[in-house]
Amino acid sequence: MSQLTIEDIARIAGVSRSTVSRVLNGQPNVRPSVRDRVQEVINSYGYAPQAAARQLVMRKTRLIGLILPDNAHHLFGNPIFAEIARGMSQVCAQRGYTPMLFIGRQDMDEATFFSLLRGRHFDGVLLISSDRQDRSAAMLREAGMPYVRVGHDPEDDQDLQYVDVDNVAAARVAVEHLIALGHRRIAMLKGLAKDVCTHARLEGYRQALAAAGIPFDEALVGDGDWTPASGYAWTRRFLDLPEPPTALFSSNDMMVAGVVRAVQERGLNVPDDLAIVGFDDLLQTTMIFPELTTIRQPCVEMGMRAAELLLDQLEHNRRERAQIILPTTLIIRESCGYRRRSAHLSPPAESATAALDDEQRAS
Amino acid sequence: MSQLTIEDIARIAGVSRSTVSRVLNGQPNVRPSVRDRVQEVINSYGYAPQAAARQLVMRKTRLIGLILPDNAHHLFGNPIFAEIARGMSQVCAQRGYTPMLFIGRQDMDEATFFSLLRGRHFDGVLLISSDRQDRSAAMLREAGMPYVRVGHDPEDDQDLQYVDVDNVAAARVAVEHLIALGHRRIAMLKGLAKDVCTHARLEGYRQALAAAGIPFDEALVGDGDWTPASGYAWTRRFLDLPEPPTALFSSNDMMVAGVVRAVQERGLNVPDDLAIVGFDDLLQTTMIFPELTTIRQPCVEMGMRAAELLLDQLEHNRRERAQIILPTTLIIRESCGYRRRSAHLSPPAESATAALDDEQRAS
DNA sequence: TTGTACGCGTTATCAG
DNA sequence: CTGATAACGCGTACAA
Repeated sequence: MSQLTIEDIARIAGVSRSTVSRVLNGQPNVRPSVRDRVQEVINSYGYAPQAAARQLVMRKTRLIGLILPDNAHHLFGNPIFAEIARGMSQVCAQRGYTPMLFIGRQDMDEATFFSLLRGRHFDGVLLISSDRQDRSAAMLREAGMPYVRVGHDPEDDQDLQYVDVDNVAAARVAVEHLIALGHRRIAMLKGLAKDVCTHARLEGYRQALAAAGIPFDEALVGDGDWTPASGYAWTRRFLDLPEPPTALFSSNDMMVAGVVRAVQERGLNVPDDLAIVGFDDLLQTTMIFPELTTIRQPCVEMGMRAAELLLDQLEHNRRERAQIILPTTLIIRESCGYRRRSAHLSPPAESATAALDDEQRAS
Repeated sequence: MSQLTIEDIARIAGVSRSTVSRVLNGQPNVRPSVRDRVQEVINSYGYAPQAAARQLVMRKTRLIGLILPDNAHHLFGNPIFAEIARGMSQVCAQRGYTPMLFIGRQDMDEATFFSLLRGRHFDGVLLISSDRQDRSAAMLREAGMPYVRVGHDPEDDQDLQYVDVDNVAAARVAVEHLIALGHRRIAMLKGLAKDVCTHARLEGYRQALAAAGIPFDEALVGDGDWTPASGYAWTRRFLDLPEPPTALFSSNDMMVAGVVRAVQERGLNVPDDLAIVGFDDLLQTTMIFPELTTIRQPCVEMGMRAAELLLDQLEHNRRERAQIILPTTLIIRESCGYRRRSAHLSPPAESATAALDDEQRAS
């Protein structure tokens, strides 16, 4: 029952296997009555063509690989990633592809990974990575596997097609918001140095300060690692400074949990003693008290755009450069001390593209 | 270059393709000098056998599918799931299998999903689901696909092999802890009704109350949905009660974020005005102030055990019942008002199995 | 130790 | 509209 082949179905239905194949693939040139009979047999036996055999002759799997950096298992626990994946999945399904998240990267050596790629399990790959050290992109290229990346490294521009946000501009807007509220002593929590966006967000912070004529103070920059624990540790240090900050910009929301804890532990409060802007807009942070002002990334859309790019590449052989930068949004809540409506952040002119214009119409 | 077949490699190396195949699969009976020469050609051309062709003849993919309930996209954002997956991945990799997380379930109709299963993409499936309505397990059985489940439904005992924790006992221990601290008005936050563990945890709560002679009070049970928002809403109601609770047991940690917020908003504090025990031991909750007392599940290990069960089933054709219950741990921190060492929770006698004994030795 | 020939289950081509 | 037949790339008895 489980070993049925197309041949068996053909015999049972009293036709040739060519006809069954035609029914299976919705091809024309099958008499309706025959089609129905064959379909009935297929259904009643729960037959489905064996993928491997089909792939062998079709030279296509209609499977899309989703890949994360090898050291990024924590990403699974990151809602941002889940959102991006959701966007990808939606587009893939709509166009008849099946996305598969490749999950064993960190338990596998490079050679094995490379073989997996060359084994043509996937027609193409969606790579989610802002990790500078990650070799995934290089291996994908080496393996001749079509891919589109979410995230990119401006200093290593080998990815032909990617989707990202303008982290510099996003961070700048966040810090400008604090400056507009009158803050001058503004601390910044960085992420891990290996991640490209860490440097971009720091740059945005510097730009905002510079534009306002506020001197950059090394003592106000904390070397975070994306976790709440690092937010906690650095905030304690900041608060111990002779001239402590009155505001803080965190490179992600998760660290803010630690920041808030450190502030409360001192008997201080947010936003009066420390105004905070985060980055990511995680669902959970809605519940931080007070609600967090933060930067929202268009995650679902990044995933959708990346998938569209990839599938276009696969189906129409588009291989031209396509580097899409999507706009972020500053979500203003309570952690900076007042409320107003959300403000859209437009990406800077130099990164504007045709694709981007589409984007703005859509949003 | 990308289209090289085993035949090409053979020609280049000046041998037959049988010999290349032998080298590829590490078989004996190849002269070392020949083996080296062939290997060199393979490496220099970056050749790897095409998975589909190999699968067709081997009748095995060495791919393991990881599947979540169709409505559980939010699980990606759940660190618990990430841990379970990590355990699975580790074991799979170690035994030469590649785990693939099937990610597009909610964008796919049942028929398509069924075809995917029958297409024999995977040798077996690891299903992570405590969802009562989820049809995955039934479809897996219908498709004749070997699977092992993490989580189970005691009222629908059709899963031959599963790994789970004793949610009743775990919840009971959590509530007993509160009772031991002198609390009599203990609120409980439930999860979604569709999840089996929701009912089990409620049952544990009832048992602990009953054992202490505390009457069950419907008004103290909140219908949560696992999110912080529901924790927030219910806690406000609890605090408005004529006789508000002095302690609260939450079915997961995520909801606690909302609970803490509601408490602080009233100018009250944890643990003096409300003692809290959570469930899951998420990394993030370490940063809740004060640190959360909670129940830890052995996630990585659940994943490992499930993977072992599945691979044994595939390789040794083991199809006997194997229902493994792993012990949980009460992690005592600050949210109940005092500190002491962690206490192990042994599973109840009726669920003890040989496998379980292994477990206890291991821990 | 190495090479030859066949089959795995499917789709595509071409003849009827 | 339908049915033979030839690939697809690889593993493996079996022959050399």
